[in-house]
Amino acid sequence: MAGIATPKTSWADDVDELEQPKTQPKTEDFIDENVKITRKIKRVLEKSLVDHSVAERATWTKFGQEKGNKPGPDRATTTVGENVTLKLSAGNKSSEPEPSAEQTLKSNLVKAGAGKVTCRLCKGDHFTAKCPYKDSLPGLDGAETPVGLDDTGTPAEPAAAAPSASTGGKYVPPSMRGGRGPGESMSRPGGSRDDLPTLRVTNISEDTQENDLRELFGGFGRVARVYVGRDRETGAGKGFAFVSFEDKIMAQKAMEKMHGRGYDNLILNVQWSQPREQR
DNA sequence: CATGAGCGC
Repeated sequence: MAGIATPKTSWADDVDELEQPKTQPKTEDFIDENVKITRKIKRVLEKSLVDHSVAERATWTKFGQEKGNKPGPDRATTTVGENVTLKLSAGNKSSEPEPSAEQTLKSNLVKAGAGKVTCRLCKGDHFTAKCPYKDSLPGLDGAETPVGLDDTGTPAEPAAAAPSASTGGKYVPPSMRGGRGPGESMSRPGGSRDDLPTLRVTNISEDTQENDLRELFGGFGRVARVYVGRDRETGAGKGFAFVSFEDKIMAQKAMEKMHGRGYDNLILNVQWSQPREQR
């Protein structure tokens, strides 16, 4: 802006030329008046910014029916509006100046995390569902209904929960269990997304897409999910991907067949992926 | 070489 050479003429000059008769000043009074006003505008513009010129208008002498009255708006005849500023906010909700008492109460419970995640079991820095003590602790603060009552408070058959605890030690997701149970063809309602048998595929070219991997691994079994690790900014692949199968057996076959295979002049490396939380 | 993202009020 500052680099632009100041033009010799401004638009106000053009106005001046347009409004001002090429001949000598006409006799008509209103034209004369227009010229005066134009020159006054020009002076104001040359002297200050526009918003200042707006303030300048308040000092102008009035004309017409208001002629003779003192400068500035007359509240009796003029409505002075206030500036309306539009604020944009996410969710189309106006920013709340003060939280309600309930919100304050709730936020205090989670205050330790300061907006972060706080485990309801051990107050750790993780989700409750990921708490390492999730399986060893009975429930939330022990206040959780242990056995015999379900979450609705109605009695439940006690035999349901007891046998599963006898598996002992580490929890193994159904899809990762070796033996196929009677209910193997479990209708996946909503999809068991976390416990899918997942392969980590590394050494893929950076332009490999999800569909490429789906094609590549689709022949071994139903591919439940494909994720390609990408750079957050550029979107370019980072050379690794996750391929989740619905059946662990198929995943293992795919791993055995595809590991060491060439793809895009690179040698694929296919391993079991580690669950994200326990790394 | 390389291990995602979202759950949470």
